[in-house]
Amino acid sequence: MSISLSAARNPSPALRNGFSLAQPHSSHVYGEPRTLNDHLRSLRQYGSRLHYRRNETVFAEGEPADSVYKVINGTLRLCRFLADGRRHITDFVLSGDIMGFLECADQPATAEAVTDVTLMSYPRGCFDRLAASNPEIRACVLCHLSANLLEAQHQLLVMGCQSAKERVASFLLRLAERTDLQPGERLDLPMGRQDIGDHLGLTTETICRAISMLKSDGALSVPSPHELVLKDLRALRALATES
Amino acid sequence: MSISLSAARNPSPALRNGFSLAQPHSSHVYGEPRTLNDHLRSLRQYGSRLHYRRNETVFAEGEPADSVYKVINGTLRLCRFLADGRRHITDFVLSGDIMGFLECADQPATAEAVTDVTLMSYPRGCFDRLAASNPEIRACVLCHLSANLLEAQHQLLVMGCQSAKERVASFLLRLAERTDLQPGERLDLPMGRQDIGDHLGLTTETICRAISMLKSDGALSVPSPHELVLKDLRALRALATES
DNA sequence: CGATGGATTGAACACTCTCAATACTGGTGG
DNA sequence: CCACCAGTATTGAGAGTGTTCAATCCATCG
Repeated sequence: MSISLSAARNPSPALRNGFSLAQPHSSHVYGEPRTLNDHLRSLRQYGSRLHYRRNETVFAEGEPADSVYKVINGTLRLCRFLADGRRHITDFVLSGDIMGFLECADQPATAEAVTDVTLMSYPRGCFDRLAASNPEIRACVLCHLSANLLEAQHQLLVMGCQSAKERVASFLLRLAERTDLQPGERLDLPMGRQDIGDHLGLTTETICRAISMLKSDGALSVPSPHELVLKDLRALRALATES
Repeated sequence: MSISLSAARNPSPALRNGFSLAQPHSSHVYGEPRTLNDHLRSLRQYGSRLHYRRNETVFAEGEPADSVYKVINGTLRLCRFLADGRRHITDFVLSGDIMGFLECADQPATAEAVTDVTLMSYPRGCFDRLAASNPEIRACVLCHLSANLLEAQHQLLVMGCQSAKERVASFLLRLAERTDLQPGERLDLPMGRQDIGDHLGLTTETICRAISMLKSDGALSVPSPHELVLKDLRALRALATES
Protein backbone atom coordinates (compact mmCIF):
# COMPACT_ATOMS: atom_id res chain seq x y z
CA MET A 1 0.00 0.00 0.00
CA SER A 2 1.45 3.31 -1.03
CA ILE A 3 1.70 5.79 1.76
CA SER A 4 0.03 8.51 -0.18
CA LEU A 5 -2.92 6.42 -1.29
CA SER A 6 -3.44 4.74 2.02
CA ALA A 7 -4.74 7.98 3.43
CA ALA A 8 -7.75 7.49 1.17
CA ARG A 9 -8.38 3.99 2.38
CA ASN A 10 -12.02 3.09 2.85
CA PRO A 11 -13.04 3.33 6.47
CA SER A 12 -12.05 -0.14 7.58
CA PRO A 13 -11.37 -0.31 11.27
CA ALA A 14 -8.38 -2.34 12.30
CA LEU A 15 -9.25 -6.00 12.48
CA ARG A 16 -9.04 -7.63 15.85
CA ASN A 17 -6.04 -9.73 16.45
CA GLY A 18 -7.78 -12.96 17.19
CA PHE A 19 -4.51 -14.80 17.68
CA SER A 20 -4.14 -13.92 21.31
CA LEU A 21 -7.30 -15.85 22.03
CA ALA A 22 -6.42 -18.83 19.92
CA GLN A 23 -4.60 -21.69 21.55
CA PRO A 24 -0.94 -21.79 20.57
CA HIS A 25 -0.36 -24.53 18.03
CA SER A 26 2.72 -26.56 18.78
CA SER A 27 3.76 -27.14 15.18
CA HIS A 28 3.90 -23.42 14.49
CA VAL A 29 6.57 -21.08 15.68
CA TYR A 30 7.02 -17.36 15.53
CA GLY A 31 7.54 -16.18 11.97
CA GLU A 32 5.28 -18.80 10.39
CA PRO A 33 2.58 -17.94 7.83
CA ARG A 34 -0.02 -15.46 9.03
CA THR A 35 -2.33 -14.81 6.12
CA LEU A 36 -4.99 -17.07 4.69
CA ASN A 37 -3.05 -16.86 1.49
CA ASP A 38 0.03 -18.31 3.13
CA HIS A 39 -1.99 -21.09 4.69
CA LEU A 40 -3.55 -22.03 1.37
CA ARG A 41 -0.07 -22.65 0.04
CA SER A 42 0.25 -25.58 2.41
CA LEU A 43 -2.61 -27.22 0.49
CA ARG A 44 -0.85 -27.07 -2.85
CA GLN A 45 -0.69 -30.83 -3.15
CA TYR A 46 -4.50 -30.85 -3.23
CA GLY A 47 -4.85 -27.84 -5.51
CA SER A 48 -5.63 -27.67 -9.22
CA ARG A 49 -4.53 -24.97 -11.56
CA LEU A 50 -7.45 -23.78 -13.69
CA HIS A 51 -7.64 -21.53 -16.72
CA TYR A 52 -10.64 -19.63 -18.01
CA ARG A 53 -10.96 -17.31 -20.93
CA ARG A 54 -12.60 -13.93 -20.99
CA ASN A 55 -16.33 -14.18 -20.17
CA GLU A 56 -16.20 -17.87 -19.30
CA THR A 57 -18.08 -18.94 -16.20
CA VAL A 58 -16.02 -20.30 -13.31
CA PHE A 59 -19.07 -21.32 -11.33
CA ALA A 60 -22.74 -20.44 -11.41
CA GLU A 61 -25.10 -19.38 -8.66
CA GLY A 62 -26.69 -22.44 -7.09
CA GLU A 63 -23.89 -24.87 -7.90
CA PRO A 64 -22.37 -26.69 -4.93
CA ALA A 65 -19.75 -24.52 -3.27
CA ASP A 66 -17.09 -27.15 -2.71
CA SER A 67 -13.88 -25.29 -3.45
CA VAL A 68 -11.88 -22.34 -2.27
CA TYR A 69 -10.01 -20.31 -4.87
CA LYS A 70 -7.05 -18.08 -5.25
CA VAL A 71 -6.77 -15.85 -8.29
CA ILE A 72 -3.26 -16.26 -9.70
CA ASN A 73 -3.78 -13.98 -12.63
CA GLY A 74 -6.61 -11.97 -14.13
CA THR A 75 -9.88 -10.61 -12.80
CA LEU A 76 -13.24 -12.18 -11.97
CA ARG A 77 -16.67 -10.68 -11.43
CA LEU A 78 -19.17 -12.04 -8.91
CA CYS A 79 -22.69 -11.54 -10.26
CA ARG A 80 -26.19 -11.90 -8.93
CA PHE A 81 -29.31 -11.71 -11.03
CA LEU A 82 -32.93 -10.75 -10.55
CA ALA A 83 -35.54 -13.08 -12.00
CA ASP A 84 -35.95 -10.83 -15.06
CA GLY A 85 -32.26 -10.85 -15.85
CA ARG A 86 -31.11 -7.58 -14.31
CA ARG A 87 -27.57 -8.06 -13.08
CA HIS A 88 -25.59 -6.73 -10.19
CA ILE A 89 -21.87 -7.27 -9.83
CA THR A 90 -21.33 -7.79 -6.12
CA ASP A 91 -17.61 -7.38 -6.44
CA PHE A 92 -14.56 -7.92 -8.59
CA VAL A 93 -11.95 -10.45 -7.54
CA LEU A 94 -8.46 -9.33 -8.43
CA SER A 95 -5.18 -11.10 -8.91
CA GLY A 96 -3.96 -12.37 -5.55
CA ASP A 97 -7.44 -12.38 -3.99
CA ILE A 98 -9.00 -15.45 -2.48
CA MET A 99 -12.64 -16.47 -2.32
CA GLY A 100 -14.95 -19.29 -1.36
CA PHE A 101 -14.94 -19.03 2.43
CA LEU A 102 -18.63 -18.39 2.95
CA GLU A 103 -20.45 -20.99 5.04
CA CYS A 104 -22.85 -21.74 2.30
CA ALA A 105 -23.68 -25.05 0.64
CA ASP A 106 -24.43 -23.48 -2.74
CA GLN A 107 -22.73 -20.66 -4.56
CA PRO A 108 -24.64 -17.48 -3.78
CA ALA A 109 -23.30 -15.77 -6.89
CA THR A 110 -21.97 -16.52 -10.35
CA ALA A 111 -18.24 -16.04 -10.99
CA GLU A 112 -17.18 -15.05 -14.49
CA ALA A 113 -13.81 -14.21 -15.99
CA VAL A 114 -13.46 -10.52 -16.81
CA THR A 115 -10.13 -11.23 -18.48
CA ASP A 116 -8.34 -14.49 -19.15
CA VAL A 117 -7.81 -15.92 -15.71
CA THR A 118 -5.63 -18.45 -13.92
CA LEU A 119 -6.90 -19.83 -10.62
CA MET A 120 -5.81 -22.25 -7.98
CA SER A 121 -8.69 -24.31 -6.66
CA TYR A 122 -8.57 -26.31 -3.42
CA PRO A 123 -11.24 -28.72 -2.18
CA ARG A 124 -13.25 -27.05 0.51
CA GLY A 125 -13.12 -30.21 2.62
CA CYS A 126 -9.32 -30.15 2.71
CA PHE A 127 -9.33 -26.56 3.76
CA ASP A 128 -11.93 -27.18 6.44
CA ARG A 129 -9.87 -30.03 7.88
CA LEU A 130 -6.81 -27.81 7.96
CA ALA A 131 -8.81 -25.09 9.68
CA ALA A 132 -10.27 -27.53 12.19
CA SER A 133 -6.74 -28.29 13.38
CA ASN A 134 -5.37 -24.76 13.31
CA PRO A 135 -6.87 -21.90 15.28
CA GLU A 136 -4.74 -19.36 13.48
CA ILE A 137 -6.41 -20.28 10.22
CA ARG A 138 -9.83 -20.00 11.79
CA ALA A 139 -8.93 -16.52 12.96
CA CYS A 140 -7.91 -15.67 9.40
CA VAL A 141 -11.21 -16.91 8.04
CA LEU A 142 -13.12 -14.79 10.53
CA CYS A 143 -11.07 -11.75 9.59
CA HIS A 144 -11.57 -12.47 5.91
CA LEU A 145 -15.35 -12.76 6.27
CA SER A 146 -15.48 -9.67 8.47
CA ALA A 147 -13.47 -7.68 5.96
CA ASN A 148 -15.79 -8.83 3.17
CA LEU A 149 -18.82 -7.80 5.18
CA LEU A 150 -17.33 -4.39 5.94
CA GLU A 151 -16.62 -3.93 2.25
CA ALA A 152 -20.18 -4.87 1.35
CA GLN A 153 -21.54 -2.42 3.91
CA HIS A 154 -19.32 0.30 2.58
CA GLN A 155 -20.58 -0.42 -0.91
CA LEU A 156 -24.13 -0.11 0.41
CA LEU A 157 -23.23 3.34 1.72
CA VAL A 158 -21.84 4.30 -1.68
CA MET A 159 -24.88 3.00 -3.56
CA GLY A 160 -27.35 4.41 -1.07
CA CYS A 161 -25.97 7.92 -0.81
CA GLN A 162 -23.73 8.90 -3.69
CA SER A 163 -24.25 10.40 -7.13
CA ALA A 164 -22.88 8.81 -10.29
CA LYS A 165 -19.70 10.89 -10.30
CA GLU A 166 -19.12 10.19 -6.62
CA ARG A 167 -19.63 6.48 -7.07
CA VAL A 168 -17.14 6.34 -9.91
CA ALA A 169 -14.61 8.27 -7.82
CA SER A 170 -15.14 5.86 -4.91
CA PHE A 171 -14.78 2.89 -7.22
CA LEU A 172 -11.56 4.13 -8.79
CA LEU A 173 -10.01 4.96 -5.42
CA ARG A 174 -10.86 1.54 -4.07
CA LEU A 175 -9.42 -0.15 -7.13
CA ALA A 176 -6.27 1.93 -6.79
CA GLU A 177 -5.87 0.87 -3.18
CA ARG A 178 -6.50 -2.78 -3.90
CA THR A 179 -3.88 -2.83 -6.62
CA ASP A 180 -1.32 -0.88 -4.56
CA LEU A 181 -1.24 1.77 -7.23
CA GLN A 182 1.63 4.19 -6.86
CA PRO A 183 0.95 7.87 -7.50
CA GLY A 184 1.34 8.66 -11.18
CA GLU A 185 1.07 5.04 -12.28
CA ARG A 186 -1.58 3.99 -14.75
CA LEU A 187 -4.56 2.34 -13.11
CA ASP A 188 -5.48 -0.83 -14.95
CA LEU A 189 -9.23 -1.14 -15.51
CA PRO A 190 -9.67 -4.75 -16.60
CA MET A 191 -13.47 -4.52 -16.60
CA GLY A 192 -15.58 -2.75 -19.19
CA ARG A 193 -17.88 0.20 -18.64
CA GLN A 194 -20.87 -2.12 -18.55
CA ASP A 195 -19.35 -4.10 -15.69
CA ILE A 196 -18.53 -0.96 -13.76
CA GLY A 197 -22.09 0.21 -14.29
CA ASP A 198 -23.56 -3.05 -13.08
CA HIS A 199 -21.32 -2.84 -10.04
CA LEU A 200 -22.35 0.72 -9.17
CA GLY A 201 -26.02 0.52 -10.12
CA LEU A 202 -25.61 2.80 -13.14
CA THR A 203 -25.65 2.41 -16.92
CA THR A 204 -22.72 2.19 -19.28
CA GLU A 205 -23.46 5.65 -20.61
CA THR A 206 -23.54 7.19 -17.16
CA ILE A 207 -20.16 5.63 -16.35
CA CYS A 208 -18.74 7.12 -19.54
CA ARG A 209 -20.17 10.52 -18.76
CA ALA A 210 -18.87 10.42 -15.20
CA ILE A 211 -15.39 9.54 -16.41
CA SER A 212 -15.59 12.28 -19.03
CA MET A 213 -16.58 14.78 -16.36
CA LEU A 214 -13.71 13.69 -14.13
CA LYS A 215 -11.41 14.04 -17.11
CA SER A 216 -12.58 17.56 -17.88
CA ASP A 217 -12.27 18.39 -14.18
CA GLY A 218 -8.62 17.42 -14.51
CA ALA A 219 -9.04 14.74 -11.84
CA LEU A 220 -7.80 12.02 -14.18
CA SER A 221 -6.68 11.31 -17.70
CA VAL A 222 -7.71 8.44 -19.93
CA PRO A 223 -4.78 7.10 -21.97
CA SER A 224 -6.98 4.23 -23.11
CA PRO A 225 -10.41 2.92 -22.13
CA HIS A 226 -8.77 0.36 -19.86
CA GLU A 227 -6.12 2.60 -18.32
CA LEU A 228 -6.59 5.71 -16.23
CA VAL A 229 -4.18 8.05 -14.52
CA LEU A 230 -5.54 9.49 -11.30
CA LYS A 231 -4.09 12.99 -11.51
CA ASP A 232 -5.86 14.67 -8.61
CA LEU A 233 -6.36 12.28 -5.73
CA ARG A 234 -7.48 15.12 -3.50
CA ALA A 235 -10.36 15.93 -5.84
CA LEU A 236 -11.32 12.28 -6.14
CA ARG A 237 -11.29 11.83 -2.39
CA ALA A 238 -13.37 14.94 -1.90
CA LEU A 239 -15.95 13.44 -4.24
CA ALA A 240 -15.87 10.09 -2.51
CA THR A 241 -16.20 11.95 0.81
CA GLU A 242 -14.52 9.07 2.56
CA SER A 243 -14.57 9.94 6.21
CA MET B 1 -41.58 -18.83 9.65
CA SER B 2 -44.98 -19.10 8.12
CA ILE B 3 -45.25 -21.69 5.41
CA SER B 4 -46.86 -19.32 3.01
CA LEU B 5 -44.33 -16.55 3.49
CA SER B 6 -41.33 -18.80 3.47
CA ALA B 7 -41.81 -19.33 -0.23
CA ALA B 8 -40.83 -15.71 -0.69
CA ARG B 9 -37.67 -16.06 1.33
CA ASN B 10 -34.74 -14.11 0.01
CA PRO B 11 -32.40 -16.30 -1.95
CA SER B 12 -30.27 -17.56 0.89
CA PRO B 13 -28.68 -20.88 0.12
CA ALA B 14 -28.67 -23.42 2.89
CA LEU B 15 -25.84 -22.80 5.28
CA ARG B 16 -23.21 -25.47 5.54
CA ASN B 17 -23.41 -27.66 8.52
CA GLY B 18 -19.99 -26.96 9.91
CA PHE B 19 -20.57 -29.21 12.88
CA SER B 20 -19.52 -32.39 11.18
CA LEU B 21 -16.07 -30.90 10.77
CA ALA B 22 -15.79 -29.56 14.27
CA GLN B 23 -14.19 -31.79 16.85
CA PRO B 24 -16.76 -33.31 19.20
CA HIS B 25 -16.67 -31.51 22.52
CA SER B 26 -16.86 -33.87 25.45
CA SER B 27 -18.98 -31.62 27.65
CA HIS B 28 -21.71 -31.41 25.01
CA VAL B 29 -24.11 -34.16 24.13
CA TYR B 30 -26.73 -34.57 21.47
CA GLY B 31 -29.66 -32.25 22.05
CA GLU B 32 -27.61 -29.40 23.50
CA PRO B 33 -27.93 -25.79 22.36
CA ARG B 34 -27.26 -25.25 18.66
CA THR B 35 -27.81 -21.58 17.96
CA LEU B 36 -25.58 -18.67 18.86
CA ASN B 37 -28.53 -17.35 20.78
CA ASP B 38 -28.62 -20.45 22.95
CA HIS B 39 -24.91 -20.26 23.58
CA LEU B 40 -25.11 -16.63 24.64
CA ARG B 41 -27.49 -17.69 27.36
CA SER B 42 -24.67 -19.56 29.03
CA LEU B 43 -22.93 -16.20 29.50
CA ARG B 44 -25.81 -14.66 31.41
CA GLN B 45 -23.73 -14.30 34.56
CA TYR B 46 -21.48 -11.88 32.65
CA GLY B 47 -24.29 -10.05 30.87
CA SER B 48 -25.82 -6.66 31.58
CA ARG B 49 -29.35 -5.65 30.81
CA LEU B 50 -29.43 -2.26 29.11
CA HIS B 51 -32.25 0.10 28.26
CA TYR B 52 -32.28 2.84 25.67
CA ARG B 53 -35.01 5.21 24.66
CA ARG B 54 -36.12 6.08 21.16
CA ASN B 55 -33.30 7.74 19.19
CA GLU B 56 -30.67 7.19 21.85
CA THR B 57 -27.29 5.95 20.68
CA VAL B 58 -26.22 2.48 21.83
CA PHE B 59 -22.74 2.86 20.39
CA ALA B 60 -21.14 5.11 17.84
CA GLU B 61 -18.96 4.34 14.85
CA GLY B 62 -15.32 4.28 15.92
CA GLU B 63 -15.92 3.33 19.53
CA PRO B 64 -14.19 0.17 20.75
CA ALA B 65 -16.25 -2.89 19.83
CA ASP B 66 -15.94 -4.80 23.07
CA SER B 67 -19.40 -6.30 23.50
CA VAL B 68 -21.78 -8.63 21.82
CA TYR B 69 -25.48 -7.85 22.08
CA LYS B 70 -28.83 -9.51 21.97
CA VAL B 71 -31.93 -7.40 21.39
CA ILE B 72 -34.51 -8.41 23.98
CA ASN B 73 -37.10 -5.92 22.92
CA GLY B 74 -37.41 -3.12 20.40
CA THR B 75 -35.59 -2.25 17.18
CA LEU B 76 -32.17 -0.75 16.41
CA ARG B 77 -30.77 0.82 13.28
CA LEU B 78 -27.15 0.45 12.20
CA CYS B 79 -26.02 3.65 10.46
CA ARG B 80 -23.02 4.77 8.50
CA PHE B 81 -22.35 8.32 7.45
CA LEU B 82 -20.51 10.11 4.69
CA ALA B 83 -18.28 13.01 5.68
CA ASP B 84 -20.98 15.53 4.73
CA GLY B 85 -23.60 13.88 6.90
CA ARG B 86 -25.50 11.77 4.40
CA ARG B 87 -26.67 8.66 6.17
CA HIS B 88 -27.19 5.07 5.15
CA ILE B 89 -28.91 2.55 7.37
CA THR B 90 -27.02 -0.67 6.80
CA ASP B 91 -29.68 -2.72 8.50
CA PHE B 92 -32.27 -2.86 11.21
CA VAL B 93 -31.74 -5.13 14.21
CA LEU B 94 -34.99 -6.64 15.43
CA SER B 95 -36.12 -8.16 18.68
CA GLY B 96 -34.35 -11.49 19.15
CA ASP B 97 -31.45 -10.60 16.85
CA ILE B 98 -27.85 -10.65 17.95
CA MET B 99 -24.97 -8.47 16.83
CA GLY B 100 -21.36 -7.65 17.52
CA PHE B 101 -19.57 -10.65 16.04
CA LEU B 102 -17.47 -8.83 13.47
CA GLU B 103 -13.72 -9.21 13.87
CA CYS B 104 -13.23 -5.54 14.15
CA ALA B 105 -11.56 -3.53 16.89
CA ASP B 106 -13.81 -0.50 16.42
CA GLN B 107 -17.49 -0.28 15.71
CA PRO B 108 -17.89 0.08 11.95
CA ALA B 109 -21.34 1.63 12.35
CA THR B 110 -23.45 3.57 14.79
CA ALA B 111 -26.31 1.77 16.55
CA GLU B 112 -29.35 3.82 17.50
CA ALA B 113 -32.64 2.89 19.09
CA VAL B 114 -35.55 3.10 16.64
CA THR B 115 -37.97 2.43 19.48
CA ASP B 116 -37.39 2.05 23.20
CA VAL B 117 -35.05 -0.91 23.42
CA THR B 118 -33.90 -3.51 25.92
CA LEU B 119 -30.61 -5.25 25.23
CA MET B 120 -28.42 -7.86 26.81
CA SER B 121 -24.76 -7.01 26.50
CA TYR B 122 -21.93 -9.51 27.03
CA PRO B 123 -18.21 -8.71 27.14
CA ARG B 124 -16.65 -9.69 23.88
CA GLY B 125 -13.69 -11.23 25.71
CA CYS B 126 -15.96 -13.64 27.59
CA PHE B 127 -17.62 -14.68 24.42
CA ASP B 128 -14.30 -15.16 22.64
CA ARG B 129 -13.03 -17.38 25.45
CA LEU B 130 -16.19 -19.44 25.26
CA ALA B 131 -15.78 -19.73 21.49
CA ALA B 132 -12.12 -20.68 21.82
CA SER B 133 -13.15 -23.74 23.81
CA ASN B 134 -16.19 -24.72 21.78
CA PRO B 135 -16.02 -25.55 18.08
CA GLU B 136 -19.79 -25.58 17.82
CA ILE B 137 -19.90 -21.92 18.77
CA ARG B 138 -17.22 -21.10 16.25
CA ALA B 139 -19.28 -22.79 13.58
CA CYS B 140 -22.25 -20.66 14.65
CA VAL B 141 -20.21 -17.48 14.37
CA LEU B 142 -19.09 -18.40 10.88
CA CYS B 143 -22.67 -19.10 9.86
CA HIS B 144 -23.83 -15.85 11.41
CA LEU B 145 -21.20 -13.80 9.58
CA SER B 146 -21.88 -15.63 6.35
CA ALA B 147 -25.60 -15.01 6.66
CA ASN B 148 -24.95 -11.32 7.32
CA LEU B 149 -22.72 -11.11 4.27
CA LEU B 150 -25.31 -12.82 2.09
CA GLU B 151 -27.93 -10.38 3.35
CA ALA B 152 -25.69 -7.43 2.58
CA GLN B 153 -25.05 -8.76 -0.92
CA HIS B 154 -28.74 -9.24 -1.47
CA GLN B 155 -29.33 -5.67 -0.37
CA LEU B 156 -26.69 -4.56 -2.90
CA LEU B 157 -28.68 -6.35 -5.59
CA VAL B 158 -31.84 -4.57 -4.49
CA MET B 159 -30.20 -1.16 -4.39
CA GLY B 160 -28.29 -1.70 -7.60
CA CYS B 161 -31.13 -2.97 -9.75
CA GLN B 162 -34.57 -2.13 -8.40
CA SER B 163 -36.94 0.82 -8.70
CA ALA B 164 -38.39 2.58 -5.67
CA LYS B 165 -41.59 0.53 -5.65
CA GLU B 166 -39.64 -2.70 -6.04
CA ARG B 167 -37.27 -1.79 -3.23
CA VAL B 168 -40.14 -1.06 -0.88
CA ALA B 169 -41.78 -4.38 -1.80
CA SER B 170 -38.50 -6.21 -1.16
CA PHE B 171 -38.06 -4.43 2.14
CA LEU B 172 -41.57 -5.22 3.37
CA LEU B 173 -41.30 -8.87 2.37
CA ARG B 174 -37.98 -9.26 4.17
CA LEU B 175 -39.37 -7.59 7.26
CA ALA B 176 -42.38 -9.91 7.15
CA GLU B 177 -40.13 -12.95 6.97
CA ARG B 178 -37.88 -11.78 9.75
CA THR B 179 -40.82 -11.24 12.07
CA ASP B 180 -42.51 -14.52 11.15
CA LEU B 181 -45.55 -12.63 10.00
CA GLN B 182 -48.57 -14.82 9.47
CA PRO B 183 -50.75 -14.12 6.43
CA GLY B 184 -53.35 -11.50 7.26
CA GLU B 185 -51.54 -10.23 10.34
CA ARG B 186 -50.56 -6.61 10.62
CA LEU B 187 -46.91 -5.99 9.84
CA ASP B 188 -45.35 -3.79 12.49
CA LEU B 189 -43.19 -1.04 11.00
CA PRO B 190 -41.26 0.30 13.97
CA MET B 191 -39.12 2.60 11.84
CA GLY B 192 -40.24 5.83 10.23
CA ARG B 193 -40.40 6.63 6.53
CA GLN B 194 -37.13 8.53 6.79
CA ASP B 195 -35.38 5.46 8.17
CA ILE B 196 -36.80 3.25 5.44
CA GLY B 197 -35.65 5.79 2.89
CA ASP B 198 -32.14 5.91 4.29
CA HIS B 199 -32.06 2.11 4.24
CA LEU B 200 -33.20 1.86 0.61
CA GLY B 201 -31.34 4.86 -0.79
CA LEU B 202 -34.52 6.88 -1.36
CA THR B 203 -36.17 9.92 0.20
CA THR B 204 -39.02 10.00 2.69
CA GLU B 205 -41.36 11.31 0.03
CA THR B 206 -40.49 8.53 -2.38
CA ILE B 207 -41.17 5.92 0.31
CA CYS B 208 -44.57 7.51 0.93
CA ARG B 209 -45.39 7.54 -2.74
CA ALA B 210 -44.30 3.94 -3.19
CA ILE B 211 -46.48 2.83 -0.29
CA SER B 212 -49.38 4.86 -1.67
CA MET B 213 -48.94 3.20 -5.05
CA LEU B 214 -48.87 -0.25 -3.46
CA LYS B 215 -52.00 0.69 -1.55
CA SER B 216 -53.86 1.81 -4.65
CA ASP B 217 -52.65 -1.36 -6.40
CA GLY B 218 -54.42 -3.28 -3.64
CA ALA B 219 -51.16 -4.97 -2.65
CA LEU B 220 -51.44 -3.72 0.91
CA SER B 221 -53.47 -1.58 3.25
CA VAL B 222 -52.23 0.99 5.74
CA PRO B 223 -54.21 0.89 9.01
CA SER B 224 -51.70 3.31 10.50
CA PRO B 225 -48.32 4.67 9.42
CA HIS B 226 -46.58 2.03 11.53
CA GLU B 227 -48.77 -0.92 10.60
CA LEU B 228 -49.33 -2.49 7.21
CA VAL B 229 -51.34 -5.44 6.01
CA LEU B 230 -49.76 -7.24 3.09
CA LYS B 231 -52.87 -8.17 1.16
CA ASP B 232 -51.38 -9.47 -2.06
CA LEU B 233 -48.15 -11.32 -1.42
CA ARG B 234 -48.08 -12.57 -4.98
CA ALA B 235 -48.02 -9.01 -6.31
CA LEU B 236 -45.35 -7.97 -3.82
CA ARG B 237 -43.18 -10.94 -4.72
CA ALA B 238 -43.59 -10.23 -8.39
CA LEU B 239 -42.30 -6.71 -7.77
CA ALA B 240 -39.40 -7.92 -5.67
CA THR B 241 -38.66 -10.46 -8.46
CA GLU B 242 -36.99 -12.69 -5.93
CA SER B 243 -35.62 -15.56 -7.90
C1' DC C 1 -57.16 21.59 22.80
C1' DG C 2 -53.14 23.30 20.87
C1' DA C 3 -48.52 22.01 19.61
C1' DT C 4 -45.17 19.14 17.60
C1' DG C 5 -43.25 15.88 14.65
C1' DG C 6 -43.99 12.76 11.15
C1' DA C 7 -46.69 11.41 6.98
C1' DT C 8 -48.73 12.61 2.75
C1' DT C 9 -49.52 15.01 -1.50
C1' DG C 10 -48.41 18.38 -5.21
C1' DA C 11 -45.46 20.82 -8.59
C1' DA C 12 -41.16 21.92 -10.63
C1' DC C 13 -36.70 20.41 -11.29
C1' DA C 14 -32.46 17.47 -11.79
C1' DC C 15 -30.12 13.48 -12.55
C1' DT C 16 -29.94 9.29 -14.72
C1' DC C 17 -31.87 6.34 -18.24
C1' DT C 18 -33.11 5.23 -22.91
C1' DC C 19 -32.51 5.32 -27.57
C1' DA C 20 -29.67 6.54 -31.31
C1' DA C 21 -25.70 7.84 -33.83
C1' DT C 22 -20.79 7.95 -34.13
C1' DA C 23 -16.00 6.94 -32.82
C1' DC C 24 -12.69 4.06 -31.33
C1' DT C 25 -10.05 -0.36 -30.21
C1' DG C 26 -8.34 -4.74 -30.71
C1' DG C 27 -8.26 -8.70 -33.28
C1' DT C 28 -8.48 -11.18 -37.84
C1' DG C 29 -7.38 -12.23 -42.31
C1' DG C 30 -5.65 -10.88 -46.56
C1' DC D 1 1.51 -4.16 -42.95
C1' DC D 2 -2.94 -2.80 -43.83
C1' DA D 3 -8.02 -3.07 -44.19
C1' DC D 4 -11.86 -4.78 -42.23
C1' DC D 5 -14.95 -6.26 -38.56
C1' DA D 6 -17.12 -6.81 -34.14
C1' DG D 7 -17.43 -5.23 -29.91
C1' DT D 8 -17.00 -1.46 -26.90
C1' DA D 9 -16.77 3.38 -25.71
C1' DT D 10 -18.41 7.95 -26.29
C1' DT D 11 -21.55 11.64 -27.11
C1' DG D 12 -26.16 13.72 -27.93
C1' DA D 13 -31.20 14.43 -27.33
C1' DG D 14 -35.34 13.41 -25.17
C1' DA D 15 -37.99 10.92 -21.62
C1' DG D 16 -38.71 9.24 -17.05
C1' DT D 17 -37.96 8.44 -12.21
C1' DG D 18 -36.81 10.25 -8.04
C1' DT D 19 -35.58 14.62 -5.64
C1' DT D 20 -36.47 19.05 -3.84
C1' DC D 21 -39.24 22.40 -1.94
C1' DA D 22 -43.56 23.58 -0.14
C1' DA D 23 -48.07 23.00 1.70
C1' DT D 24 -51.33 20.24 4.13
C1' DC D 25 -52.82 16.45 6.90
C1' DC D 26 -52.70 13.55 10.81
C1' DA D 27 -51.45 11.34 15.24
C1' DT D 28 -49.54 11.69 19.56
C1' DC D 29 -48.73 13.97 23.65
C1' DG D 30 -48.39 17.61 26.70
